[in-house]
Amino acid sequence: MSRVQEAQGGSARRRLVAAAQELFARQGVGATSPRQVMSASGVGQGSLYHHFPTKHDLAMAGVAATTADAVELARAELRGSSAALDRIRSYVGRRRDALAGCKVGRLTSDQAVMDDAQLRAVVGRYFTDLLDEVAAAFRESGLADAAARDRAHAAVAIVQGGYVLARATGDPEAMTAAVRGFVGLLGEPENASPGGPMSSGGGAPSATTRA
Amino acid sequence: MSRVQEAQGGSARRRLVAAAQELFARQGVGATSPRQVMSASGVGQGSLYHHFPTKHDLAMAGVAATTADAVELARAELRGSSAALDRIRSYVGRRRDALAGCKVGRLTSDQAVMDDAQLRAVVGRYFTDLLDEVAAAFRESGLADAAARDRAHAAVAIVQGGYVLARATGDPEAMTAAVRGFVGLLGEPENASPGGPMSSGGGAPSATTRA
DNA sequence: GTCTATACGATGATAGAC
DNA sequence: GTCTATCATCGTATAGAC
Repeated sequence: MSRVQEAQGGSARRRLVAAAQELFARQGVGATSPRQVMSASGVGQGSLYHHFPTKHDLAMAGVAATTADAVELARAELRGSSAALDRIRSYVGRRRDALAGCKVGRLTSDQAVMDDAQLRAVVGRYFTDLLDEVAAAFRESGLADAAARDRAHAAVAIVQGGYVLARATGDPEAMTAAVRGFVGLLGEPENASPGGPMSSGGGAPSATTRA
Repeated sequence: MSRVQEAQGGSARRRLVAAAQELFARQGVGATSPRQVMSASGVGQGSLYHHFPTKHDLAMAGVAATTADAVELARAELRGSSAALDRIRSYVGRRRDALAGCKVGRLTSDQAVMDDAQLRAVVGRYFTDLLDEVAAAFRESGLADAAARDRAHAAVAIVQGGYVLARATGDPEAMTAAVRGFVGLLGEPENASPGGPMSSGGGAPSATTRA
């Protein structure tokens, strides 16, 4: 690839990947055909197969780009300078497009992804990285390692399960309810900060604080 | 349909539905073709299209049967005579085939399901019914209505998210870790029973009780 | 690198005999 | 009710010219 083409943005390739990411997020990988990606991106069929000889190649590029974006975002939230528990609340309570589903978590029930060892590995890596980040924050908050890991799993599961509930019921509030239910439990012992943060996230009045 | 055929079990129809349920659980609805259902069930193509003129009809029958089974099982656990919190712990901690994913929850990211209003409604109904059951148990345990609903959302989200984590990481323990993390929080205030129940479920040593 | 043309199996059915 | 054709379309490419 020449320097000139690189400077032009390798625009065909980039547009293909961007289109793939969008379509994968909306329909999943298995339900998205190379043809759809091609016409959504505006490039021709010849270009598509020049850059990505097989659907697997296209899927890898799209999925890897999406997980890279997502992990970067999560790290930014979980590695702040505020109190560890606040960062966790901020991550869990972040505003999300609940009805769209998690771009990464969805892939977990996508046959085309799970049947492909490399794709599965990319998705798996995202979640192990994320769990490590959340567990580190819980340890920082004072929990022992095993407890921190369990609670990190719970926190990430709440988000993923919140997506499922929201999509199933057609109501984005299902996700925020799940998050409130969890965050309320986190803060319930005496060690919670009185005002209650959930800074950047959905700072909704917590129904669980008053049982 | 004659009484005799009914007595014989309408065997073609039943076998088709059973095969559809199995395939949907393993591959999802979108990734399952009528042809696959046909050959898995052993009936001929003529019979398939006689009983289920379209794929939508077949999908409705399979999905409705699966949600009916699942809601019945959940109700049995959540309406016992033991303490309400114990029933909830029992439901959440139930042994599940984590790597297989939730037969119902998975459908939430199945394009073929979400694009079909009737299928979506069946899946939605399952979750609203389930949330109602869990919320009732939380109310029974002494929570006010809003708090009970939030916590019910959290409990169901933990299970659904646990499936996602297990499948993503390829490790069934990811689900039990999420459950431990959540159940530990439920029992952490002074009102927990000392011995710790989680009767039928995974009564694993709770790492979160000792922070 | 990009284009047009072509190939071939699978999908979701329909037609009509038995 | 069940069976054996048959079909139009899509999905996933490959071939070869420009």
